[in-house]
Amino acid sequence: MERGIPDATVARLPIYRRALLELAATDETVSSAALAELAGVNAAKVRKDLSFIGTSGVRGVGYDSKYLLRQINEALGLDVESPVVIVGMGNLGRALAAYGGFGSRGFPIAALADSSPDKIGTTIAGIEVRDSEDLHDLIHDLTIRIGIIATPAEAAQGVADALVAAGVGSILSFAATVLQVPDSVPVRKVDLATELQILSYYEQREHDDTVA
Amino acid sequence: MERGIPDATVARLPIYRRALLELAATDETVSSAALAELAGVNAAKVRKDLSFIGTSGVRGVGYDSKYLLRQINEALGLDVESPVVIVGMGNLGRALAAYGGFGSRGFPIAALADSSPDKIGTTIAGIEVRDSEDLHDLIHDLTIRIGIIATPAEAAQGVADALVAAGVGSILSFAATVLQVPDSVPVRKVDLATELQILSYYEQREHDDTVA
DNA sequence: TTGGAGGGTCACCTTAAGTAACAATTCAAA
DNA sequence: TTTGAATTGTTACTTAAGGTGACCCTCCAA
Repeated sequence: MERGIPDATVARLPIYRRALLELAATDETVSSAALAELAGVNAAKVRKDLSFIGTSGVRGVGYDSKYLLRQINEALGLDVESPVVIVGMGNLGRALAAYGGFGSRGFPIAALADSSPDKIGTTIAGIEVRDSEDLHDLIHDLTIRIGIIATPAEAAQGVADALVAAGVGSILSFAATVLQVPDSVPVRKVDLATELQILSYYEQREHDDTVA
Repeated sequence: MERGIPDATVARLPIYRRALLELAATDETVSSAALAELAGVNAAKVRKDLSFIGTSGVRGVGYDSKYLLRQINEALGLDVESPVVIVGMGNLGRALAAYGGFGSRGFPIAALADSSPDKIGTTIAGIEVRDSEDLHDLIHDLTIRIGIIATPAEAAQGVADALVAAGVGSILSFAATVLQVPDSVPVRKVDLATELQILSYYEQREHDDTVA
């Protein structure tokens, strides 16, 4: 690992980035204190975080907002587009396909796939649904780098295996199951049911706080 | 805090739960080793986690699968239903409303809301879209405990304020912004763009690993 | 009665992350 | 030209949280 940016920092960079997107339009420079305010963190933490992506601030002045924005983009690898494929065209998959947020943020949807003959060949959000069997070719031909899994839990591992075999670089999974993949392929899991269950716990605990 | 289950443990309970849902159908008892295998963690960790919700295992035997499942449900507060409201009927909000996963998992969608006159009064997934202005009454009348924010970032803080004022117990936010809420209201944030950006970083780093 | 299986728990280890403080640097104003 | 206010980069400290393994105790079956 020649570039060890701490996980916690990586997770915060997108937050700074978003703040900068607004600031950069009006403010030439920005201080760590201002960024901290917007991101809801400590100013020292901001400076430390930013030092990991190369120091670009000027003492007594602050950071050049536009330059800092470019720096963050580069650190996150956002200077090139990363086409994605969404596998699984159930309710959630179709929703993600229709959700415009991906393309506009540098992650264009290059392909959709499903295993059901009912769905293969149909068009969703202007894109034809392909057979999951063809994943390997799709990923190669379209140089897809990120696979998004929106299948039921039972099918998820199989899809993950296929994605990895086809050479995808990373995986975002909405399936409610633990995926087994090589260490070289980072996986982020987003499970709505799990999120709600965690909330449920904390909320319930709050109510039990009769006396503390 | 009379009930201090560590955050890391709370986050794993839903995973054990899912594994148990399958196991409980066939296996009378289950060992910590078996659960560990399914959850992709260490057996000692499983035992430690489960000890936080009250010890129910039998040495030399294992855990009674059905009883353990009930125990986890109770710990997470899943023994009662928690109706939710989804605010923001854009692409994502509509998708969440149509996604059947909530109701079947104990989080029925009790209401939908939006601020646009174009959408108020329309029906989505069989539910009428109400005016966001009426949030307070809605939440009271339907005893809604969880608010889901699916609005653009700009509107999110306002909605969060309204939810808190109406007495919602916790919030799940899909908006790409940092929300300011009282400590007593737990918030979980799910930001798809952020997830992809984090993936983008790790994938890019992997590629840079020319020599290490 | 004995041995294997498996849970409960303690104590340690490890490591990561947050925080604060301070020296260095810049700009602007006097 | 000098001074002071602003603001960064970085070090060292503090703190906490979580993971891991080991050991003892219990149970069941042969």
